[in-house]
Amino acid sequence: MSLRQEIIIVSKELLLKGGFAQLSMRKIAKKAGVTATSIYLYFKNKDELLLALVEESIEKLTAVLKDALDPSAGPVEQLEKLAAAYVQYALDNPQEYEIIYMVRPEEMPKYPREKFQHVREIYELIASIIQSGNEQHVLDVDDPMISAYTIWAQLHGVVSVVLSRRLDTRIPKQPFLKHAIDQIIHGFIIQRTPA
Amino acid sequence: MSLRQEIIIVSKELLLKGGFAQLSMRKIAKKAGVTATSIYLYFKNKDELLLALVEESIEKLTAVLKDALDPSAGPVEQLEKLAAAYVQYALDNPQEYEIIYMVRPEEMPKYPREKFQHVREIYELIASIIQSGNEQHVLDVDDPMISAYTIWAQLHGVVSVVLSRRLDTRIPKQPFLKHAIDQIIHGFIIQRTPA
DNA sequence: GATGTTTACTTAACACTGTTAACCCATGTC
DNA sequence: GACATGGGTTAACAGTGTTAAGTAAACATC
Repeated sequence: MSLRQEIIIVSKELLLKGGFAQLSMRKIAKKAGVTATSIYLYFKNKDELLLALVEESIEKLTAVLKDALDPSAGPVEQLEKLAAAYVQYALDNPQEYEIIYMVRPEEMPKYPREKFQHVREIYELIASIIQSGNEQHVLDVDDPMISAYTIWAQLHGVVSVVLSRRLDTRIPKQPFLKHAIDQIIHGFIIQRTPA
Repeated sequence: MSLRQEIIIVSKELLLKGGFAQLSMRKIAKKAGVTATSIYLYFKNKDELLLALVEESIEKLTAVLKDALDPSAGPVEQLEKLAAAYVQYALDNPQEYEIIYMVRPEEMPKYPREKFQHVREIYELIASIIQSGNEQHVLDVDDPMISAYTIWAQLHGVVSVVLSRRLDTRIPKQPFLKHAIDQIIHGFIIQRTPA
């Protein structure tokens, strides 16, 4: 296996184990059986290494969502399944999920947009489902892309509150998430389809 | 003015100016005309200094929200106003907003819960509005506290996506936010009041 | 008024961090 | 054999959070 790949794997392990604060170039290098400076042979700097991790996490999330896709289901059901899969991924891989939102595009030099291409794929996926909902007259949405981003943002908010332990201890996670997903999807539907 | 207060002010200035990454104990100290070690006379460590900043930001946000409160308005309208005020605060004070969600309670030693008390105040505020909506039969919500957290989480998600520049450049901020708030509040209402 | 005590701060240092420049050495090429 | 090159190293710089020890001025007590 290439050292580059080894570095990425080791970084992920350290990230999952000790959290973000514990992730240093020297520790990564040591665990990979190599010197810190060697990392710079494969990554311009720490940010670019993190970006590679982000990239992988995004790809994995994308894969999970695509897997959750069920073309035979109706648009609403598909949105529900996507949302559930999204939340599940986040809960199963908290650190991996977090790094997606940790590094921000604006701080990335040069190639931010291209690398975040996979995210756009997801948006377009959601938008296309909404669009087909429009066509089947199950939904009536002005701008599917805006709605896709809105759903996504809301989901992220809900997940983020849970992951960062900001939920009141008296409120159990699962019911909260179920309630939230319900609200996001159905609120979204009914709003634009006046009863 | 006390050095403790001076440190907090200077820290905020540096935070607003150079962002989170630029904030170091030595830089804070220098700007305050003092040595780095002096900070430790007033704060146990950097985390506790950050916590103090978080605290201040939360208080400010709480004040803004309480200001936006209009008891004469109906429950739904009140929720709309709160949401708008929340988003506005976040857009006006991005860095200050971010530090609220940057430091996480679990990583804080000892007194996390008490210090985050102000946040709970907000939740209870929202919950009480929802409750009065229930009583006026404008809303029909099972658990106002859960719904309060859900609204809050969704708002945070939407704001966070905008602040972290993750919104597609083709989508203008303001319409997106307006759309999102609309969806959060109305979706929330209609879901529990079957037409 | 000399003595001790407290308060508010500094100096020096430790163990880290990301990052760069210079070097080394085995391999393949002419 | 001379030479370049890929894949690593060592040494170092500047900066980080943090701690232990020291200092100097203000205050308290006899």
